[in-house]
Amino acid sequence: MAREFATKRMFNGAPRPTHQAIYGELRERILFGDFEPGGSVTLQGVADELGVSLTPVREAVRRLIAGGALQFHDNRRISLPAMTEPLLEEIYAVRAVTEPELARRAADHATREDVERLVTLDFALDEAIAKGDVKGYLRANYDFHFGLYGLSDSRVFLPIVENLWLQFGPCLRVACHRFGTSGFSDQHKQAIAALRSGDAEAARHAVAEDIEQGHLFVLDDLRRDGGVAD
Amino acid sequence: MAREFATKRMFNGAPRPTHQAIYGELRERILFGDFEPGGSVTLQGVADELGVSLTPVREAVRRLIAGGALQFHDNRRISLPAMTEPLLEEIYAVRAVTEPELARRAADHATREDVERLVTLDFALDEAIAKGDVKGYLRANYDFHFGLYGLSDSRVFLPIVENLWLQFGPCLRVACHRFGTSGFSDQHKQAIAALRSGDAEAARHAVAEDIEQGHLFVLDDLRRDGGVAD
DNA sequence: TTGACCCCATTTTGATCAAATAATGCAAGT
DNA sequence: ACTTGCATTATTTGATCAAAATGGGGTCAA
Repeated sequence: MAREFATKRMFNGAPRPTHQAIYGELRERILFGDFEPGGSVTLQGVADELGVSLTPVREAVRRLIAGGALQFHDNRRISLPAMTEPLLEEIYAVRAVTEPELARRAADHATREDVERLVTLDFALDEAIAKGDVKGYLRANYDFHFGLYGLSDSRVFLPIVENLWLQFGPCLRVACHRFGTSGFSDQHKQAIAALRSGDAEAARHAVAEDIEQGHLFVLDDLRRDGGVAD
Repeated sequence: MAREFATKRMFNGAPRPTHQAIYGELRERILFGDFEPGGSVTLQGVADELGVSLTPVREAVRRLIAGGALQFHDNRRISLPAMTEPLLEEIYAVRAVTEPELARRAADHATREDVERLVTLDFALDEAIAKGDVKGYLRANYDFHFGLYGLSDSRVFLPIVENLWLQFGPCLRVACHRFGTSGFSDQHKQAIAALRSGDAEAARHAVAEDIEQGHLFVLDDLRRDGGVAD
């Protein structure tokens, strides 16, 4: 894995600085990988594993800390924050007033091709659930939501929500792995229908319902098993 | 100024890493200093001016970019984002659903001493207005709002709102300098009264009114003079 | 005058190194 | 057995350096 990354950091084909590539890689691992909530992250550990020097790692990690995806302790030690119930509640409180709004704005811009792309993404999601592919489900769910939100032409709401997903992502991930993909339900079909009919308010409502369902799922898991994980 | 900063970066009295000090310094300049919206920022320019090396500057600037306070272009060049009307509208849209909520949560935690501290801060604000001290007004207004929000015990809302203030701060700053401090009105007294009586809903409403007034002031200024500044 | 091209200064980027700081383990004393 | 103190190790932090990339300026030709 480190070697594959080492090729990517070359400036040849990919005109993207290493620190951005590292940022993306760490994002991936937080959302879909195997970083455990509460686990510690060391700069040189990341640098060694990815085969790069400390400098770009620092910039990437600092960015993740700024977004709340990682936690910077007084000890100057870095960790993936552990989830607590009040923290999860607050994250949901922000999601509840931002993500539906993103959906509403997306509905105002969505073209027919945009909607078709979302249908494809939602189909991939259903397939992942059917196959019991947890990681595939997580990724498809992420892609659907941000495929939708990305239509909103937002410079302020969107990065905030992206960081929120980085904050509760690990928690959702462990909950899903513990629970499996059976019994997952979402409001994606309703959101798509709303976009088709150009009903922004319906799109807003669908996303509001969707994220509330997801929140309650994670909250349940946290209440059931939160004390044990420590 | 660079020398004063150089002393601060020593680990002797201030156990704070240089990159954090630089972050704080750049924050100050964005909110209350003389960075002009749309102006470009260079890493080594900052490093030279502050008398430090590039490494900690990079980390501080990366953090500000992550928060939307600075803008990272495809050219790998960094600038203070220029304000546009749709951007300002979106920033206000997020503020409108986050800051009143912070006030509501603050009201649930505020002690009598907390309220007295806010009264002191608001008095300093009135004094700055009376003296026509624009920078003093900006700082006092910031201190009052975040003195209030800081009572909310928030880990998610608060950093988001801090970053929002960094985004519209330069715009508010130039508007205030163009307009002077006369005629400023706010809802701080109402917010304080709400906190005194423990009326969280009234506190929420007071802050909602306050930031709407502020938003309209900046929006007016942007519409009047936005085209000229380019 | 205009546009293409090349050279140089500025800037960013990533690696490396030394110093500072925090964590860990081990031995000694109570 | 338990704690205290010291030494070792691991990690972060900041400075420095070389390479890559960008931007600007100037020259030259059409």
